Amino acid sequence: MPKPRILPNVILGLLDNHPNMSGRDIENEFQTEIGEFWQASHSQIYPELKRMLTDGWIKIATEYVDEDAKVIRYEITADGHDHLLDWLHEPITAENDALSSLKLYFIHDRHSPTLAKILRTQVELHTKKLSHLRQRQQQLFSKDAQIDQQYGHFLILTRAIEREENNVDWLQRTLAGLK
Amino acid sequence: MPKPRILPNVILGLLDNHPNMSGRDIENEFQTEIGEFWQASHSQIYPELKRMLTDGWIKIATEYVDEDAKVIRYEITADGHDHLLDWLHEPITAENDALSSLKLYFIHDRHSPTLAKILRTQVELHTKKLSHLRQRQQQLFSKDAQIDQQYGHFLILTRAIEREENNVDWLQRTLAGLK
DNA sequence: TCGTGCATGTAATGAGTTACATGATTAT
DNA sequence: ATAATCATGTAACTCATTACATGCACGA
Repeated sequence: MPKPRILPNVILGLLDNHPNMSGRDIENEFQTEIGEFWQASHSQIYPELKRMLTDGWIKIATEYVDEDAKVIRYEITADGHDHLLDWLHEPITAENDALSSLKLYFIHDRHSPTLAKILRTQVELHTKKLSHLRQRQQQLFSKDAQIDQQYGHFLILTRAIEREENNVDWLQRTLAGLK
Repeated sequence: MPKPRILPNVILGLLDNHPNMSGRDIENEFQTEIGEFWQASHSQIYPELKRMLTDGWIKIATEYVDEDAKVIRYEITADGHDHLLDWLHEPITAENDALSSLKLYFIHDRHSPTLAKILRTQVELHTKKLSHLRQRQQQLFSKDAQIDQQYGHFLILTRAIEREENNVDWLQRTLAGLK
């Protein structure tokens, strides 16, 4: 199975929220708003938009054609919307966990069950990861001599543990705050 | 300019610490130790080792050939060691900051000036990033209504800020602890 | 002897980046 | 005028992943 493509889903998410975006608009989103955790260049975006057109996930927003002849504006179709929801509902695993932030970005409603589900799954995954990291630390650095021999490794493992602690803590606080 | 290749540097770092590794050994490192933040498959590793051989950065550890005919063991050359140090000393910028953890992994000495320098640069970069994120939060979510309209976006921005706060805090504590 | 793991390798594919390219508009 | 920006597009190249492939060793 080939790796699942993410770009079309991101574009769908953007068009779902802001109809009548041009390729250029989408490119700009990638550089500002969403650029914090996802990027794409225009040489990816334009061919992707054409593929999505033929797939019927988006269509050209004709009511805006007059305005500026050279600008092509798109809007999401019902098929595209279904596809976006399917993607958002896809189960999150350790492998695709990096997509969680991206998916959250496209959920606007505070009381969305999907949003809560993503956060709960993240708690689960990162709690596991945290305990795995702590176990590694025990195995590798139970003695001071081991720390001195691999100080850099010790540092980044320590950092990873604290990062996950902070992450799990935040997730739980946020989940509690949803209700 | 083509994107700088990282894999050869990682292999050099591994061979610098453990001489006489085979391709398989390197692959295993990528799945266990270092696998937490970097990965590579054997179909990348074997061609890369050959390239590095012809480049003179590594050589075949001949004293181990008898032991097991099919296993090819490598060791780092003086040229390779120079190259590794050059890479470790390369200035860290916002663009290549993701490599910092990887570089730290290969620094074993607690009192290495390079280690301290990487941490100091990270403090600088992440302090900047943190203030940028806080500014974004001000711009986008100064009113409660804005939060309700883009709740997912609000969450991940909040998460990013807390992550960076924790990161900067850890970096400063670690730097203080070095002395 | 049959599956699994070790150890090495190549080939096909796909995704992303950089570079190349054009025409229109807008600012200096 | 001319440089920069908007807006779109294609081509070349690199990188990584998946799949394909071989031979040996070892245990059930």
